[in-house]
Amino acid sequence: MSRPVSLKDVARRAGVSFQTTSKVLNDGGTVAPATRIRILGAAEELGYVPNALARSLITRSTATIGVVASDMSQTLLLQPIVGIEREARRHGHSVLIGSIDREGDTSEAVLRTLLERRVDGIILVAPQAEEDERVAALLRGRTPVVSTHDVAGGGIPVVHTDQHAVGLMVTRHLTSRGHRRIGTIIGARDRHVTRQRLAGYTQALREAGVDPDPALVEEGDWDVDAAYEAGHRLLDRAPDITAIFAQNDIMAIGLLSALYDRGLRVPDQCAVIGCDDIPVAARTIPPLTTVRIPVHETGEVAARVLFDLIAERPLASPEILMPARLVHRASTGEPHQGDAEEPPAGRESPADALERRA
Amino acid sequence: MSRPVSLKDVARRAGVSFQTTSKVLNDGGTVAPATRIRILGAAEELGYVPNALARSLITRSTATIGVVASDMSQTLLLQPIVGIEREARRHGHSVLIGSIDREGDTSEAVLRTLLERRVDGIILVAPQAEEDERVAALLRGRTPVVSTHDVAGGGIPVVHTDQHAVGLMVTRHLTSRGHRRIGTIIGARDRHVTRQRLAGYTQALREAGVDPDPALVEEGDWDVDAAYEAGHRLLDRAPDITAIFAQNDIMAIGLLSALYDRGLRVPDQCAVIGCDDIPVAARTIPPLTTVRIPVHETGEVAARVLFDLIAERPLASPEILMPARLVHRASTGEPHQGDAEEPPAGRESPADALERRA
DNA sequence: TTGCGTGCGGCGAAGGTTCGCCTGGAAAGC
DNA sequence: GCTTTCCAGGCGAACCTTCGCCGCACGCAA
Repeated sequence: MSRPVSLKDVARRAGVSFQTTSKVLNDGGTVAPATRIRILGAAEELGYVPNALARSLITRSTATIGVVASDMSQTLLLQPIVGIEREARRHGHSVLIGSIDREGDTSEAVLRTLLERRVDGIILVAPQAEEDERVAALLRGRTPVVSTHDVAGGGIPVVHTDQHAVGLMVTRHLTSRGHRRIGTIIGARDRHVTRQRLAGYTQALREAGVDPDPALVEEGDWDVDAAYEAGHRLLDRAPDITAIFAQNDIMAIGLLSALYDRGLRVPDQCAVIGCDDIPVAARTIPPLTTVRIPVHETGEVAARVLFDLIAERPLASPEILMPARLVHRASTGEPHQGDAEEPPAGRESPADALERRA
Repeated sequence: MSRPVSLKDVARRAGVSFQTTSKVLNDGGTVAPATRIRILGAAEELGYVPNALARSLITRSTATIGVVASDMSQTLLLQPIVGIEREARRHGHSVLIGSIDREGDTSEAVLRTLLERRVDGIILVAPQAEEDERVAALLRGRTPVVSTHDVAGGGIPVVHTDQHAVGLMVTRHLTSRGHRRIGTIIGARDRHVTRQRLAGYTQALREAGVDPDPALVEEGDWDVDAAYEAGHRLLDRAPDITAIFAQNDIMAIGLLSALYDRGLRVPDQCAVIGCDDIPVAARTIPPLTTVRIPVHETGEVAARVLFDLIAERPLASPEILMPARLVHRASTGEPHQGDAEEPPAGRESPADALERRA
């Protein structure tokens, strides 16, 4: 492939200086209409594509934001990126992905490549890095950053959902329906989400006068098969369980399968509740009660905050909580009649409280 | 934010010319050990981060590949990107995303921004653009390109799965089990995948001596709810159906739900088969027979081909077919005993044929 | 002492832009 | 007829690198 055509090539063709060409192509100063069309014509003929690298070098802006992703294989972690991309596009920015995969680089290395490419800002979608102190250190003062998860050391604006409230909301839904022996299948132990949802679960049990029983907690590692096994273990150990909270919908699906294989009817013999409200949750058998986590929106809002930071607009708050809301379906029995998607009416639900708070 | 530290800043600190500094930092020519460590020390102290823009300007390589994505909200279209990112990372490259969303830009605009940023190559993951002749035109001769879908005009290497063979494989599985009235819920009409899988379905029916009946085809638009409705319409219209082929697993899940709501047992009263083999397919009720489409691998291979193109290595073939294979589970009855994941033994299955062919 | 090889480091140029300033000339004002 | 104004377009510099070449000084052999 030959050298791409440059401003100078266009200028030569049009018989003007390359600076004048630049003026025309970026609608700068005053240029005679005749030369203007001559230049535009030349650019068209040659198929000129401006070199964003050279431009960025001088303008100090790349119109690109970096995203640090971890665990791209997990669908749910990919969703915020979709929102980020959408919002970035609205602002005329592109998205550069750097991921910390299992086999992959350290978060440090990923951040370095993003910084080297002089992205205008960075969004962290990497729970894997939430314990890593070097991340915040490397970023400090270099470039605007927003995270969708906790970051060690703090000082970085965060956009996320109050996961403790989610655990609370879910478990209260079960206790308020009379359940006392409530099992839970949790995600990966080292994640804050896992611990916070679990803490919410524990607190809700205590509120209902139930003593949390460690025997009712099983690990499902966010995985459908692991959750299937976890469900069996849980029911082998505690056959008196009447409800199970799976920390995400994928695991809830594995759990439904396990219950089906054991011949237990949902919700009559065991209620099931999930988390996230993935699209298929509405059509599982039976349809899954769950909590809608606004993942796309989290990405969009994070990007919006980042652009505020980039434009040096003052931030309303260093932490934005995205609203979560309970979606009541058949897997916990008697959906509210009429619209099954509404949270139960009556006294204020935790969902309402959270929604208002965000 | 102040100006980031440059090579010159480091050089000044170390008391050498910036060119010498460059030599040290890129292990170039001969530099005295003493000055070398002095320079490295200065770089460390100042927190120097090289400017990839300036480097790329001169080396004519950005170590970045562009991905044109459409419909990022569809999980399945996101999966190849994960594979691409992984492979790119192995080659020390980053991934720049440009997406053509519903509300979004034209494919032309997206390609332009990627070209302006001087990506080393481009991968198209955009079935939305498969009819767009301008895409191939804009790209011609400018930069290495690989696609995971058909591209109008051709001339671009493609890495994908033979979707006609998939439709064939699925439908043969059903006809070979004695089904004659076989419905199908198809994806979006304007996609090649949809048409090809449908063509495979039709051909398999003819092979089995069954006359394809247009009344047995319903549109589900790749969506779980739309497929739920489509399932109902299909069964209202043709209650004698004994099997249904949903063009993806998401729709199959909607369909399973519709069958459940109608009180029809799967597979006894109606067999169901999906497509894609998404993770939850193994744990639906009943577990879903489907075809595994290697989406991650498609992305990885596409990236590999792109790097061949970039390195100007000769391509083995302008079209690479990724193997698909039938995964037999309970939703079509009597899974093969032992390992349910194996294709049925006996005479060569279409899956084997396809696998060998790729 | 002269000559030469070599290790070390400097220098200039180039890559493709943007930006501010300058100049030449024509039109306009007195 | 002279000065002012303004328009069109040119020029130089800067952004931060990489790369090839050159020169200096030192050490060693003749």
